[in-house]
Amino acid sequence: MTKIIAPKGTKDLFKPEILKWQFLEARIRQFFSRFLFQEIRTPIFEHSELFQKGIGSETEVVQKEMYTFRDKANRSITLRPENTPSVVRAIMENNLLTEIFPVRFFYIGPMFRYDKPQKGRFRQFHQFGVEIFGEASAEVDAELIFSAFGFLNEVNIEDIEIYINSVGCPQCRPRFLPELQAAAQKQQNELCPDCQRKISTNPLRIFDCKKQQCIDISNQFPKITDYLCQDCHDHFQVVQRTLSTFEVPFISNPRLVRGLDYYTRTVFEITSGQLGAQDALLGGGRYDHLFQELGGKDIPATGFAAGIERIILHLDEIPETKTSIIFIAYQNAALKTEAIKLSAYLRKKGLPVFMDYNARNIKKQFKKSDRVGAAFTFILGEDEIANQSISVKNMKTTEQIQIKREDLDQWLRKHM
RNA sequence: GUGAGUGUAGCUCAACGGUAGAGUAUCGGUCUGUGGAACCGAAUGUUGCGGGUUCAAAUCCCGUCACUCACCCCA
Repeated sequence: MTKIIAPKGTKDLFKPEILKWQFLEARIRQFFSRFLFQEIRTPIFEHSELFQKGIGSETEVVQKEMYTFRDKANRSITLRPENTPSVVRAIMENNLLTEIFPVRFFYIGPMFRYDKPQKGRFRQFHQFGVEIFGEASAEVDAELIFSAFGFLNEVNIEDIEIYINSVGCPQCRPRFLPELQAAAQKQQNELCPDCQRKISTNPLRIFDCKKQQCIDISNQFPKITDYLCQDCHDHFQVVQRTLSTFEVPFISNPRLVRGLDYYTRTVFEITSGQLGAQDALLGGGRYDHLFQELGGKDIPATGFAAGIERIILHLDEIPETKTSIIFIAYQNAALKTEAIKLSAYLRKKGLPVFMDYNARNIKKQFKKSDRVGAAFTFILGEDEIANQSISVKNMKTTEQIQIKREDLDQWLRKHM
């Protein structure tokens, strides 16, 4: 019989790692509420069709990385590889555009992609993200980037770079793609096999290739920013101007393209040099036609998603917040019942209490008290029982006093 | 999906082809009303798994699985 271990690309979280997660999650809720974001939670799994239509059936994510299976009624179900299509679906399904205003949501939760794990990449990984609906103006895109930048600063992540670009819209992108394809076709033989394949399937992604040879060649290719229609051009200008007003440092990079099909106009990415190969901390952009794509009205939208594991890699150790624990020690087995009664009394008062039911002697109990980091050890011995009192030892100062049982509440009010 | 590196006690790691060990953690004792320290002692392993070479394999070879990193993709 072989040992059962966690599936590849998943992991268990506990102290001290979990402290970082708790810290980060608390900060996310706190920080984004300043921008009037509300939390939304959508199902972990959806009908596969949602992601095929939403993300794009030609994307790598949909083609190779989805956890898709048939349920017992033979429905095709997929564990969400990202959250944006689900949020859009939820908004349409629940008519949230008319129910809640402003329509700004954040989410935190697990996502699933069948990828080969490596640093900063897991099969079950976690993202938080925000989505803004019904706001088309360029300033909103800038505000979104400002919030992302501000959040990373808030958790003391500083060694980062912000890249932005515009990928145009259904008006101008179709004019650009043939030009790009034509240019790539001319130098086809010099491109790597992957890029050659991308020429017909997804030419924009040639810009993503990290091979120097391909980078040099594609640097000569036409740039999307030179092909933007007037509206997209103006939009991108305002985004950049507003980012400056927000005092957000950014690099305009015409090579920046994203792996999901739904993006229009503004796209952006924040990367960190500390991460190695998986350097994207966060990425997003505008997706003005996803609603329509999924069968709804035409609602402008913009958002981003951030990799929690990747952010955690940047976080320093979080010191454990100390609660004043009370450890109850008893002199011998006969006094155990008294000790249990005392523990119940204290716990009903909402105090953190610990005791050892199998203790053989006081010494062992003090050792345990020390191990759990107790602030005080309450001692019940024959003497204490006889004169209706409790001995209280301050574990830090080693000071010990005896208090009357009737004075216990007063002592607790003062010290706990 | 492709490639490289690593798999030995709970953890961190040793061991020339020749009896599997140390530190640490755990448990017990010195110490039955007082913790952190010290000292003494105990327990813990199919050396990831399977095969091969050899008188002899943790060690060499092959396969497999797992982990890590990189490609790819992305957060």
